[in-house]
Amino acid sequence: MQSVTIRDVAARAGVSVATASRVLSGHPATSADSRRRVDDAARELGFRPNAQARSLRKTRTNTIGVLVSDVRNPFFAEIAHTVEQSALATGMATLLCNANESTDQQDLCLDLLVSQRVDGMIVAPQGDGSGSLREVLTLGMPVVFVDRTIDGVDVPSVTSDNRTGIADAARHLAELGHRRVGYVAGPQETSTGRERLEAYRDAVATHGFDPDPRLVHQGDFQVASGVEGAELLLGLDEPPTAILAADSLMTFGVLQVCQDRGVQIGSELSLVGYDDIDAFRLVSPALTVIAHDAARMGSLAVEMIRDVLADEPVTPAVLPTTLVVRGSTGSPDPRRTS
Amino acid sequence: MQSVTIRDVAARAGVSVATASRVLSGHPATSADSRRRVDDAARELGFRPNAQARSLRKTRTNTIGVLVSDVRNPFFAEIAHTVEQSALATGMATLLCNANESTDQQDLCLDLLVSQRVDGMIVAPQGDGSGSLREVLTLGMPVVFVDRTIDGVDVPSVTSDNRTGIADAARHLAELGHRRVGYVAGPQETSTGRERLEAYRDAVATHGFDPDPRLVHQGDFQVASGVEGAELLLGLDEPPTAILAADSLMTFGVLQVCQDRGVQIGSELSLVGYDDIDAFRLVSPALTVIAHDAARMGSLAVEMIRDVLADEPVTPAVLPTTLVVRGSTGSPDPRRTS
DNA sequence: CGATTCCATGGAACCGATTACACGGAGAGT
DNA sequence: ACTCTCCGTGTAATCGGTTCCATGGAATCG
Repeated sequence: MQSVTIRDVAARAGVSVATASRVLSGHPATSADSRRRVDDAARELGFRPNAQARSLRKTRTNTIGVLVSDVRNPFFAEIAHTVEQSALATGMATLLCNANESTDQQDLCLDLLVSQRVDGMIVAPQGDGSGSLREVLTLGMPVVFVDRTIDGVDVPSVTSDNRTGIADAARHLAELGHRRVGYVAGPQETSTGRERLEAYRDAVATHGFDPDPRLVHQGDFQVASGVEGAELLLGLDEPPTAILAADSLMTFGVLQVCQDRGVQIGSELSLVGYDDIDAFRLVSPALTVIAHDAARMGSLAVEMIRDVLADEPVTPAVLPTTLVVRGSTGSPDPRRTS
Repeated sequence: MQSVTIRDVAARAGVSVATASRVLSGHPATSADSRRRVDDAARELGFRPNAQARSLRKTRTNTIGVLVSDVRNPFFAEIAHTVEQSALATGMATLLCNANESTDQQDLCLDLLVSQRVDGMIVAPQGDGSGSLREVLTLGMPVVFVDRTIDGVDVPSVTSDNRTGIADAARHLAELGHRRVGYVAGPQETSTGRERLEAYRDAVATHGFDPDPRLVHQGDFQVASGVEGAELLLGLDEPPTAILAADSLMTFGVLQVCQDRGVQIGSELSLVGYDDIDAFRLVSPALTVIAHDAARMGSLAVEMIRDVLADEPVTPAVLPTTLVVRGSTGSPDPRRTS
């Protein structure tokens, strides 16, 4: 890993390092002659500028940090992907980190990103805004929240309209005649987990659903907790006629249990998932889902962080959710409705 | 984004920068007194070492680059996830990049990683080893290939036994009585795409499958090409009785078409997918798949790059694949077998 | 023709850490 | 008491770029 430095290039081109630097970074005050010679020398030597050295001197690294809660979650994978592509398109690099739905690991990642001196961050946060997150913000680091927010922390964000999503789904179930609707909740350390649960509780009141507290299982946005929730809900002496799950991985868990137990989705049990993932259209019956646009979220977040970095005003965005009705929801099973 | 530097810390602690540096980086030659004072000062000021400056001086960045071909592909998402977790566990940071199945973007990412002076790279490569990849290697950058390799490029790698995977699947189909087996191939710019296609061709010969060239559709490991392939194969005047798809995204595409056309999988058409993804167990019938262990691959790759960095000998690893037989494969539809 | 402007260029300072080297004081050995 | 070691500390060089400032030559203008 011997490196070619700008000094080597300057020497070969027969100019000073200052001139070499100017040519290589596109400074206008350079002669055609030295431009040619420096470019040639750089190409011949295979010169790669050292980004460390460069960003040590400039204050910008031209890199933004992206902190998602789980790359294996297709929703966040999509966000990560769009963010990277949009950033790349505007010449910025991204540093992708994974909080793994753990506040400790979130802190670790934030520390890493600060050390790397990223110009800004796009974060799907969790927790109460204490720990490293608070430090990062008091440091004056430009941050944009994506998908999730933190109460009392004033940071531009692009989120989706969780309440309406759940409300639409609940109304849909109510119209089909459901009264006992199970809910697999997301972690209450996240704004999305909280908002969706509140919306569910509102719906319970609005539509006169059975308020049995055993119908709510507290999950953590991962597959295993969906499995757990489904086991508990289906194991009740009077199981729900419909289940609503608060994210895609937990929906996977519920599906898995239904398949193992041979529960017929759509007829025996109605199921509404969150996030519209390819796979949900392929199971049969296809899943009714609350869809939101991850790609749009990602690209909006990049625009937003660019505006923040350019000191331009930003307005938080709340993207709409749509209920996509497919075969997994139907009238309650008459054998089960009491 | 005003920064607290080590000079500020030293001043507050009443010591020189050298002492401060020594304390903060755990150098043994420090007195208990200055240790306490520097630690206190650093904490009070919220000091964050500038990784740029540090790695400019040391030659190591303590960061490895990870270049996968598509984060949205669950297989690579899993690899990215494990790699990040294993690296983090050993105190190394990761820079995750996405080649998006494009050689140009791969070059862009490699350039970025070199500029960032990562200590080493874990790469799922594509192409013929020209372009930036060649430069990176001649630079002496430690590289480990994961999942894919490049012919004639001698780099330690952890891959899976693609040939056996396809061979097992083909034998399974042959035993069920299939003779017209469609194949949706991966891009021939990747070793996995090539190996799997060759293995399919071998199987055609071995089992006496119909060698009709129209049974092979050249895809690119993305959903859309799976859709395309399925449309073409199912549109043949004499469609295949079974289809084998060379990766999970293309398998999704095939599934989608079957669902749209109302083709009954398992009875009307047998389908074997690649990669064992949660979703494939949930479609009905559950998919017969060629499974390989992405998590193991990721953690092995990290071990391997660590060995390379420590100048220890490494032996390439080839992980086994297993055929997981589920409901999507069955005897050929008698109406279709001529 | 002399004065002024403009521009390409080189020298040197600088970003924020690490570290080689020198130094001074304390403790050990004779 | 004198030397030798050892240890903690400070000064300054260094990593590889960028950029301020001064300079000299050419072009422009009155």
